[in-house]
Amino acid sequence: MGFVTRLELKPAGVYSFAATTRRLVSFEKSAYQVRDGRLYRTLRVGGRPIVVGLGWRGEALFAEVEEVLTPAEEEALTKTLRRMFSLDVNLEPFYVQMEQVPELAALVRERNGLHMVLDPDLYECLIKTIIGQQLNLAFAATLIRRLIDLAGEEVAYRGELLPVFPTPEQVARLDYADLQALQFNRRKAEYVIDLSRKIVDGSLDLTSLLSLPDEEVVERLLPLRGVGRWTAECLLLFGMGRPNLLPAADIGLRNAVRRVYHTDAQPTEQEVRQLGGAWAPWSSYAVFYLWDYLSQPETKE
DNA sequence: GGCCAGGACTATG
DNA sequence: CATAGTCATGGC
Repeated sequence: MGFVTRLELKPAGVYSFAATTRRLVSFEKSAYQVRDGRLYRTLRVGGRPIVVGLGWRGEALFAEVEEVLTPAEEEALTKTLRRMFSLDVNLEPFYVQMEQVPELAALVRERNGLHMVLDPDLYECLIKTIIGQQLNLAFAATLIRRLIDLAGEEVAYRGELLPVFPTPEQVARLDYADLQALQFNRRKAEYVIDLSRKIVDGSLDLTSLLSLPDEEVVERLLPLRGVGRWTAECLLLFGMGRPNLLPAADIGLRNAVRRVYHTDAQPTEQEVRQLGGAWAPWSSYAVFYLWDYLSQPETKE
């Protein structure tokens, strides 16, 4: 205790912390926890796990860490949090554009200030996305939590132990049967462990993807067993925060489009791609708002 | 109780 | 190429 590091991070434009974090506790119950009305999540800074308390005060994201951080660690944490909470994304041009899309204008307006929350790193994003393939979100969250409890470590915080998302090394040490015991299917157990082992032995370097354009990232990822186009697009969306992704085959997106555009049948991937043409260069945010609409159709501010 | 979940792989025409 | 079957289980 004793020493506390406090950070105040101002957003680039209109920002609703309430709308942005509303979905975290239910969808990401594996990672975010609420204590006393405050949001907490464990993160690695310079390899060591810490607990970050998050809130909104005045016009800024307020982060608090009960640790002594070096200046370099503090800078790294600041950078991570700005990226995770999309604090540098100014949505004004998106909002202006969506006013011209009749089907989306109202639901976008209702979600004023809603930002994407990214995963802290590409590995966590990749593993969570693979686990989520084809499963309903609730069950996916259960499996993710079980993986964290099995493979990850814990960090002590105010008298309790909080789970930390495992490193590739920690997952690489598991056997397929360990994950099957958690009710992963056999193939998914292989994907998760094999990809972790590739990262450990150096044959897969996710950070090298950061500098590549979207399509090249997809091309590099597709040969990996367990990674299809949808998974690669999710990594671009929730790992990197790329602004113009359209995972048109996504079942949730297609359901949302069906509701919002009032098509009688579920639209095909091609039809979604066609409708989504009007969303560029903000497709990622249009998709994200549609996903949010799907899970909370009558959200009010 | 059947069918679908914010898919991907594999085997078969 | 194109399609069907498979996977584990929760929720509706």
